[in-house]
Amino acid sequence: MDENEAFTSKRRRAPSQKRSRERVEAILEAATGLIAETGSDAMRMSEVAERAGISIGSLYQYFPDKSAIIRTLAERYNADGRQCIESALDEVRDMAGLREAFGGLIDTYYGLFLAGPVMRDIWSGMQADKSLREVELLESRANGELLAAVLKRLKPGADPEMLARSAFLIMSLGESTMRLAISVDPDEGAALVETYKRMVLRELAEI
Amino acid sequence: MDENEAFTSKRRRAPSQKRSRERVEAILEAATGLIAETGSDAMRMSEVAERAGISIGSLYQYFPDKSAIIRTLAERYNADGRQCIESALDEVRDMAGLREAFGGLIDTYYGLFLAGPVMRDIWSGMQADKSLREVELLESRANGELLAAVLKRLKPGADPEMLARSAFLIMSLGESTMRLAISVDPDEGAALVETYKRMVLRELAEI
DNA sequence: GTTGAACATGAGTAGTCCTCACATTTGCAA
DNA sequence: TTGCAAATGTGAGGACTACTCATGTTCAAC
Repeated sequence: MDENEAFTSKRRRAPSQKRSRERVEAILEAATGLIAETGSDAMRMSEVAERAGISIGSLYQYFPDKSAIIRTLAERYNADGRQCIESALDEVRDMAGLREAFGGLIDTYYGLFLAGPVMRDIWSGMQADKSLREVELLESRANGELLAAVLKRLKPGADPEMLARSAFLIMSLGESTMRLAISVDPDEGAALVETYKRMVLRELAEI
Repeated sequence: MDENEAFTSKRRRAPSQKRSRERVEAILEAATGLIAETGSDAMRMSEVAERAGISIGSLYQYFPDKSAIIRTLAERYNADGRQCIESALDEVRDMAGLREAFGGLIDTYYGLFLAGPVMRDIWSGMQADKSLREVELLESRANGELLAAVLKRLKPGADPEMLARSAFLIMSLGESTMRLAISVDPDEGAALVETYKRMVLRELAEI
């Protein structure tokens, strides 16, 4: 989850700190704009460099390859999402609270999804890249663990392994649902998210 | 759903029928082999042509681009899957029958998924290509309609639109679950599919 | 002021999908 | 059978893009 992970392996690291941080930000900002405008697939490394005001060569000093830029952005968005899940879940005290919190959580999360063209683009295309798929998998696991922790507290009798699996699947399918929802028209998308929510709430009740 | 759709728009069509059918088959077979060996991403058009025993130029007479080959393969696999769903569902007479049929269906479908390295590869990378995503969406819709038809028969009182949406989501999330399942270790994958099955059966019961 | 290491540069490399001008084959009328 | 136009096959090369590397520049420390 270290954001500098992107260049720990291959690239020169920790240069004259401040300037390099600025440059990394400039790169990410440029990439964000380009992805919002044209999609990550059509984003060209030369354009990123130009918009960030640096040369291609420098660009490759800060990120080892194109997918590292996208991965860094994905990880930032994921961190936002995780925080939103965490804060929604951590004051849950009973099943009724969980139902309410989860319902609100889905809406908030879906809102994040809808709001960010960059997030939408990255998540739609995510399966293309193995390293991005791994990021997504880890994210679902982390989110699943947050949910599982609450469930264990609320259902001390249940098989913990089963709870963990359900929680993981629920979180992972939540993201699948949102990806599906943004690829159909908005009304249907919203209805699908509601359907997912209903399904999960039923599962949570009877788990 | 016309398999020749791939070249109705751009390419010369309906040549001296027999030979061209053989060539199309040779191309698809070559592509299948290469995808199984190296993955669709690493599959090179030059390799496909070579293995099919034709030149690159000819290859492009039969398929307008690389993604058309993959799409054609995906459509074939989808047709298999749909048939399997159709035959599992069409003799369902009551809810108990549906539960049984659906349970078996998921296992069969997951078996198809596990068995074919080509299918696995194509489905993992599917999100990369917009046209493939559309194929997948249409497929989920078709499968959803098969399920919705049964549900309408069994639950004449329920809101048909809601049934349709649930059915669509169930089918779509089924594919998501299987994609997830094949990207973790086999034991966990199987357990996740079971969890999905349990969730859906509960939903079907109380819908 | 000198030096040398960190950093920046962008023309060039490698590797891909796909095209197109030309060669070959095929169907068929004379 | 033969001639010939249309259908089909060919593969070197075009166009494009992620990424590299030899060369130039900056700058901190002495």
